[in-house]
Amino acid sequence: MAQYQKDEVRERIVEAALAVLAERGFGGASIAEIARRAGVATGNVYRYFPGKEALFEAAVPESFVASMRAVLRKRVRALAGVVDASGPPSPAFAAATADLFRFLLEHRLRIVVALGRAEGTRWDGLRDELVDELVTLAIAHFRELDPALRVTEARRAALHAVYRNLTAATVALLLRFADGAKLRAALEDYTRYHLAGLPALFR
Amino acid sequence: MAQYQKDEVRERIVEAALAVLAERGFGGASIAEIARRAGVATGNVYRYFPGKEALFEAAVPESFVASMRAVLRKRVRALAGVVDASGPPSPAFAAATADLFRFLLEHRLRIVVALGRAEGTRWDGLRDELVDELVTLAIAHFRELDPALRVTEARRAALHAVYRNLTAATVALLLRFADGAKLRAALEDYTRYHLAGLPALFR
Amino acid sequence: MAQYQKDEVRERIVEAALAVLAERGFGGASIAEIARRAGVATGNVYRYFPGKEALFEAAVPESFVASMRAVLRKRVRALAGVVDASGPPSPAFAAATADLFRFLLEHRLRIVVALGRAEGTRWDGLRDELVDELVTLAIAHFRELDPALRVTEARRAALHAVYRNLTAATVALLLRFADGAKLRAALEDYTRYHLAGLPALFR
Amino acid sequence: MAQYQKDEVRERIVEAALAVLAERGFGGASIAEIARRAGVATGNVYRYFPGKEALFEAAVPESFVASMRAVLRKRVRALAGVVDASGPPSPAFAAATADLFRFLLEHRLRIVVALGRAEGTRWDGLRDELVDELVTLAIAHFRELDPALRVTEARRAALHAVYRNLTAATVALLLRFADGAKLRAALEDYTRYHLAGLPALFR
DNA sequence: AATGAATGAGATTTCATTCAT
DNA sequence: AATGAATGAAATCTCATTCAT
Repeated sequence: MAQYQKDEVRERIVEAALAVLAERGFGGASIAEIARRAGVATGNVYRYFPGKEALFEAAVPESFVASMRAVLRKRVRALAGVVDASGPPSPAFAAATADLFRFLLEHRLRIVVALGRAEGTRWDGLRDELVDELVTLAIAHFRELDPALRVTEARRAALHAVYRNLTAATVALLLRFADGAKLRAALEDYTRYHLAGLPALFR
Repeated sequence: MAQYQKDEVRERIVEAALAVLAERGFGGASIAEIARRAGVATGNVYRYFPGKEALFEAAVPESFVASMRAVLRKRVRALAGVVDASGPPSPAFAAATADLFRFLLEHRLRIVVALGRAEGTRWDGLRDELVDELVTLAIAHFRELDPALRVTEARRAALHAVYRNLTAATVALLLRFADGAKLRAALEDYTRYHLAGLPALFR
Repeated sequence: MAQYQKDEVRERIVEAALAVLAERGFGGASIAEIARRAGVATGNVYRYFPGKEALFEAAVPESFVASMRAVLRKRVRALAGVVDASGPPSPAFAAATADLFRFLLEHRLRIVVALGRAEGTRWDGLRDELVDELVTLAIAHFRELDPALRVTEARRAALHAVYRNLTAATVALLLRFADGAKLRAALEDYTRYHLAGLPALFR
Repeated sequence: MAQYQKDEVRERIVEAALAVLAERGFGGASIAEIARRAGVATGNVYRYFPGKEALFEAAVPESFVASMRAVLRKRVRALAGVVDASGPPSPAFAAATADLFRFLLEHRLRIVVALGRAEGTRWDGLRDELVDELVTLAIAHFRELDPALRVTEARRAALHAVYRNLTAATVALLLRFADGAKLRAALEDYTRYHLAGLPALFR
């Protein structure tokens, strides 16, 4: 065995990469800075990752994106169930909320990078793709309530902005609050805003 | 004459800079490309602007930011007046809306760059600063309605996200629609969403 | 116009590249050294050539390789006509020889690089390809003299070595002698050796 | 025991080095790949050899070069004896040929590397040095036949090319044919070519 | 004696900025 | 005032060599 634990260094590099990526984005993040923050030499990064892109993919892996997609989808479905009902939150909603929070807190920077700093990477289009899916879910839901609903190009664009902003708000608040309680409070505020606003958009 | 020519070249460079900045952002925009689109030599750019950042500031000048601030402020104030009233839009609201649209259409790219592509410049904070002002306006308004209103750190952050997103939506829709009618329709949808959501946030 | 003549610098860079390539080969030649010898900054090389490979192709262009192929082919055909005849050299032989010498002296380093230092470039296989062609020409010629001629795998390999060495000798002598007279004398010696040896190989 | 193991590891490293050097040349061979093929750690290579160049020298040691020199010298002397005689090969020639073949087959890769892949090492000049010796032998021989023989610079260079090519052909055919019979047939073809050509060069 | 992680110099390439003309 | 060639710093990546264990 060599002088250090390989896995520990790898982990340090990935953590440093996430921090720098969240701050500067992919293009602005330099391997040199990531290495410096991880406390290793520049060249050593290449013992662990074939290149900058591979390092990014290790920091935001496919599997993580799949989980994120699932958690968000579930939550939006649960939210949809809440829009029309004026009663108390359903158990499904509560469960999805709990899942979401656990996920958000566990993967703070990873989510920030995946949804907010992926320009120039393979996840470049991820946010929009995800948002499109949420938009489609939302339209389907409101069409159930009003089968005559017509969705113009402009309205779809507005809806796209709404959901893009939902993710943007999540990213912004994740960056702002490391503290779980405050993060939750802020996200609940934003969620109320969003849920109350949504039906008005379709009016 | 020389003065006239000088101004014309300066103008061409600024226009080219706006186009490239809107497309690629500050980091991705190269002086060479801006010069090429402006039809001048690279070095000549430096006769008009001390550097890349100064060129950015010329493309999005303080005075423009002040105008934008004013237009947005007026509009937000007018919007606020609409939140509680369930009646038809006030004349002030209509006027602010008209002003906003004139402004948006006249300064499309400048707004896109100022609010959406300033990352990596000292104007990076501009958007947040502007948003902070809108947030303060909003809080003042809702405090009038309920003097006992307490605004926690989390709530202020949520509000910040809300207004940041209002600007983000504007930028996104400006990029999406060159057509004034569709732009207006989409912005109206988003505005309804926003206005309906806002009171719920404070609940 | 700028401070220097663009074409002159381009020429200087290509000359420097040829010199370094002839000394170190493609892999061993560094842009920094080429730039230093050309008397320009490293980065300036990239104003003239998109990259190392493009610089190589400018130093040894397609058109040059075509000419070289033509000159060599003609010469080998003329040589073939001399093998069997014991009389004085034919006019065709004299003309091909004159052409060859003019070509060799005019393109000294370019030939050295194309035939001897092309490893890792698009002309990597050029020498062998060219040699294969010469081998085929030689076999055709000797088959005319003796239709029953059989060429085994081993014999073809030996012939390949012979012609590969003919080009290698040319390259070596070009590097050795800048002086035309000595180069000619040495190449004539080698040619006599080659022409006398060739029939013996087929015996 | 430790000594025995040490020697065994050293041997493995040298064998791996020979294989990689023959494939990629000195510049293209990386210590990491040599170590991997030898089944040892990179750093361990440096316990046995001070550096890349020393490893090369161990792979092609002075003593081996001396043997090669002797075998070649003997063979060239024997060949010389055949040039003028038109009779059957002498017993000395047959013996030298047998020795040469045994040597070639036993040291395939080492010869390939020593004579063909030494570029960029201090053995770079080895081949030329060896060739110079062969050239001197040849001149001495032809001077015996014609004491008035004058050897110009150009002629010596041509002769140098001839013998350099003799080694090059050997290397090329060694790489081409692992099969002893074909190797022998091809080398015999080349040898006939060489022996028939040599007197013509001096004419 | 052996490991292989770590280092750091050097390679190619890009681009904001300078400067001779 | 204008040109655009030239500069040089910085980025990504490779690899011979070192060194803590």
